[in-house]
Amino acid sequence: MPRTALTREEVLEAAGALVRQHGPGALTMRRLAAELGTAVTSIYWHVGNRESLLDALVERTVQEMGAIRPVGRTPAQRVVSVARGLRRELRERPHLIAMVHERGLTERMFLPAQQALVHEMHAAGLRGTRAAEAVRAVQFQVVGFVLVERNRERSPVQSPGEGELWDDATTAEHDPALARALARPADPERLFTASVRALVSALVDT
Amino acid sequence: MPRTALTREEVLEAAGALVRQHGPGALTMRRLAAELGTAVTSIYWHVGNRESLLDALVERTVQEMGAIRPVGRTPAQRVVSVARGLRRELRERPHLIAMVHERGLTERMFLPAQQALVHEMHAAGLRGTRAAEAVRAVQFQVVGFVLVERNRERSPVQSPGEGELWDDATTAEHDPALARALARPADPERLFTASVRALVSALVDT
DNA sequence: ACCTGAACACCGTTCAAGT
DNA sequence: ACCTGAACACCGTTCAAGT
Repeated sequence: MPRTALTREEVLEAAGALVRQHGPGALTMRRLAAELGTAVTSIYWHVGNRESLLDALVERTVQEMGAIRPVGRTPAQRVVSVARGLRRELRERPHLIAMVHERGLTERMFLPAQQALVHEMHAAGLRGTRAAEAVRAVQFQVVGFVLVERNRERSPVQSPGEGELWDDATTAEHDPALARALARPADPERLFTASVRALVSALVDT
Repeated sequence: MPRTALTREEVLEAAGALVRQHGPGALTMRRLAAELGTAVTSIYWHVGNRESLLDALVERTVQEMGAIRPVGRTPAQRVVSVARGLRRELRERPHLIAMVHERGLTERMFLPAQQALVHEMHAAGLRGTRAAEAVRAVQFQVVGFVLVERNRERSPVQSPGEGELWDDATTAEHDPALARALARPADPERLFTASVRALVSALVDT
């Protein structure tokens, strides 16, 4: 006999929890059924199959990624603030970055931010294709950065790593400060802000 | 009775072909065995297991990614040329980008390019942490760009896509050229060069 | 040293049968 | 309308047994 009636919402909830905690690999239909206390096949009635279950989860969180409010005095500052806000939002949902990315929904997720960026580029005096290119440059940079960053976090130790390479004496003699800097792990926060700022300044005031 | 003696090299070869043609998902131990005309378990004797087989494949191609020769008159031009060369190399091995990325070997793969970039930053007069930051900014931008680009190619149609969004009349009235530009798919070649150039110019001459 | 088939513990999915 | 267990066709991996 069934427990209290199973709903689609309930399935999505449990699946979401599984993904958030242990990643999409942990979401097997059998494990999900066990979690819910139902037969595996009941899930199929509610969500179709595993693939569309994941689709639904991704869809849901893309919509959760709400509006971005730019802050700062100059357009350049506000663009940087949008980029930073976006990065933070993406980083709060690590497993979902990957899933959204895999499903090619990055664009969709980016639409509100894109509109904000267009507004700022206009305020900075850019129009037409120039403005469009600037918006996309920032967009690519942010998403790309977060992807690379995530990747680095997932695999913290590399061998031979940058450290070992830049330890060698010849380079150190030429520029010991650089050798030390590259031997240290990158400071993503700092690097991100610096990169975006550099890109934006080049795009905006020319 | 066994066919001609199976070698580790032979296994890697067949596995590599499978991955290049149909992606890592197509590389199942059973299919690989069928391709080689051996028992599934023979493969285990030569390569351990599926995971280390993939590791070996990735390792191999990371090493294939040879030296980069910068071209151009100014350091900035040469940095851009390194970035473009890197992008091309990455794009020639689409499935491997993903695998290298998943395994966190992006750093390793980047070492030769990193050294080239350091050289150019020095030539441009940057030292120490400034130079290190500039190198990493370029590095992140290239890898990030290629990841985003790959993603876009894999899922060409999005709905609602950028096109539909930027079709609406209000935006078009304000800046029809921009609306048209964003409604078109991005031209990655152009966008990439423009972005790198913008970033580099901001990093180098300040 | 190298290869084998059988077996184990997993998958996602389908389907006829229940209520 | 919703749930069920049995069954199918897949996985990766282990292992004892062969040569």
